[in-house]
Amino acid sequence: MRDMKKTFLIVESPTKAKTIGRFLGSDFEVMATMGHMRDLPKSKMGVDLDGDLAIDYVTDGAKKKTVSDLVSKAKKSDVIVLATDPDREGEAIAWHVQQLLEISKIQIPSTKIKRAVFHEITKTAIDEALNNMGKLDMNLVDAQQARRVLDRAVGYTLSPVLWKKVRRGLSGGRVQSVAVRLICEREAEIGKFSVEKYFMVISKFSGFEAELKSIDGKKVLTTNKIKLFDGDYSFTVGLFKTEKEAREFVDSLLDKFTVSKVTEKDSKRSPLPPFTTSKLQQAAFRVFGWSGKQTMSVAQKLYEKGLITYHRTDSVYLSSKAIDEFRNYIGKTYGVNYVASKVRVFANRSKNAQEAHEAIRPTRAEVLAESVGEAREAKLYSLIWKRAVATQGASAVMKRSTIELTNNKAIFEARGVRMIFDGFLKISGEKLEDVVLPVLKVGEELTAKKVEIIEKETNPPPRYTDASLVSSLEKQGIGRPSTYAPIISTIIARMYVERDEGKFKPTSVGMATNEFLVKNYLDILSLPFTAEMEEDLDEVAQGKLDWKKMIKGFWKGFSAETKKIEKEADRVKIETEKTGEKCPECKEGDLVIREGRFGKFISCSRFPECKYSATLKEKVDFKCPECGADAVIKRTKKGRKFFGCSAYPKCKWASWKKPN
DNA sequence: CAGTGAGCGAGCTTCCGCTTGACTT
Repeated sequence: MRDMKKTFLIVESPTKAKTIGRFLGSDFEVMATMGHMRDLPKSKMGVDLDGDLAIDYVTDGAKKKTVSDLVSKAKKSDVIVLATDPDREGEAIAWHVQQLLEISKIQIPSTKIKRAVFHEITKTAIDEALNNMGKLDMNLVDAQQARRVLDRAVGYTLSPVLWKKVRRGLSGGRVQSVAVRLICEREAEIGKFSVEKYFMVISKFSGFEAELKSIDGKKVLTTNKIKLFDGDYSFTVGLFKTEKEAREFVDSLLDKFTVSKVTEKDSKRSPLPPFTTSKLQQAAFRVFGWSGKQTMSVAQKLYEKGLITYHRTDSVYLSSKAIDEFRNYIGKTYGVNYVASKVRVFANRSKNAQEAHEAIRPTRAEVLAESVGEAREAKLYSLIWKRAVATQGASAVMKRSTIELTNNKAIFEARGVRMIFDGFLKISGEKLEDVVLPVLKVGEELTAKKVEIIEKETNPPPRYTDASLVSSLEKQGIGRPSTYAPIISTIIARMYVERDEGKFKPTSVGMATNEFLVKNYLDILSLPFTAEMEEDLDEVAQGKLDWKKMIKGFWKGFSAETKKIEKEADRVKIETEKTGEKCPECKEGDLVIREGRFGKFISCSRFPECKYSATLKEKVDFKCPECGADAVIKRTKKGRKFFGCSAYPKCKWASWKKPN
């Protein structure tokens, strides 16, 4: 047998390793790093911030086996190809691999360690990458080190300040503290918003209805805009503030409405871009009510089964192979007129997209959701499939019509819509109901069957949901596809915020912490902080700025600020809510609700003089299925809610889900 | 899973981003 040169290819994801292994011959060995192989130590800062910025990288216990695997495989190889993701983190992972090999004294000349970069997992893309190998980009690696060190410095400095000034065990960081701030700011904006009633007028005719638009040229509905912390918010206000005003108007109407204008025009609708991680999480939340965590775990399964491309991505890019396949599929299945006349390409909008991967799409268009066995996987697959394939569908064409009716200086309007050609909507499965208006001529007179007054009110800005929080963070360039779901888990686990019917509300600890951080660390808590950091990192990546200079510049101000705050800032008082009852023990204090390590509990306002405490029983609408006592909501140490029995410890019933 | 809060002051908590399991909590 001929002695072949053995090439060792290193990627990040094991699924990717398997796929690539199938493309390449037996003279290739492919292995996955499973993400980073080394990191800063958990138990200490690990960076000499006041000195030369020397970094103490360590290999986590769980990763030791992967590292020894890496080393033994490298020993048997002639060429080592670092084929980690083509982005900042990927470059750093590759560099760490090289460092680990160097440390373990592998006898491979550095000229035989190469860097290969590909953006899609196809035989052609990989062959091309292997024919165009280069070296590690140390500027990009340094940009990653700067990012890592800055996050460590911020996190491991802020957190101890919070232990001292607010409460033990808390945490702060560039990303999570801004996420909490968004929720706190929104709560304050909702509190400031004054809800106003207004009244609308609708005339009903046979077969259609028309809404009051204007009176004597004055619009009945206007849009008000207010500035929120993370953008503008628009809401609708009506002209009639009382029912009496609306009634007086209705009474002033004449019997006859005159058709004063009829319009009809074509309108087009184009498909949305394919999913990124954030958009997938938002859609799955909207359609199925899934959390980001749930969505990602189902997507992971689909990815491992080879059904979809990688699910952690910020890119809307589709490979030309995929586009061709989608177009062929649409032509074959729905007819050539359903294929978009031109290939649709999409551009990224998010601020610091790294675009190491493709958009999330099915790997094969002909695999339909029906053939995906598991129910939840089939649901998510269907969502992904429709969105991706529909991108190459033709635009939908609709006829939009309006009828304007005049009555004593007041104008009413009816709107209709009729589908002419459903186009991509046939693929995405969206249904648009036609609203058909009767054929009327200008000058025709009509009598209303009924004129209705409808009470409405102005809507305050909405609380964040999983979906809207991730969307806001992404817009600001804060967080990454791999961290959107964990960010939410963290701020809930720290009990800064709680989910209430899918909406986030700050807790008293969350508000107190946020207030403290905004007062003392406004720069880090500001939305542009990350964007500015990214600008500096770009300069580092381009070799225009030394990463140590960048970090030193930041640390100088930040550590001085911190020293001052540690000395001068007062400890924060956490607001408590009164229950309205008196303390049964001392009979003096009021009972209040406090937030402790295990969630809310009842305590005496005179603490520490009086130490009375009791469990706060959050009642729910069903009884304990074992003993019939009230069921209550409880929390695990990690902050996850579960149902338990109010008679605990006499009855030990507990469950994650509502029993049926 | 039966505690929490303050402060005493042992020893401890904490970041973000890359990747999967191992747990059924």
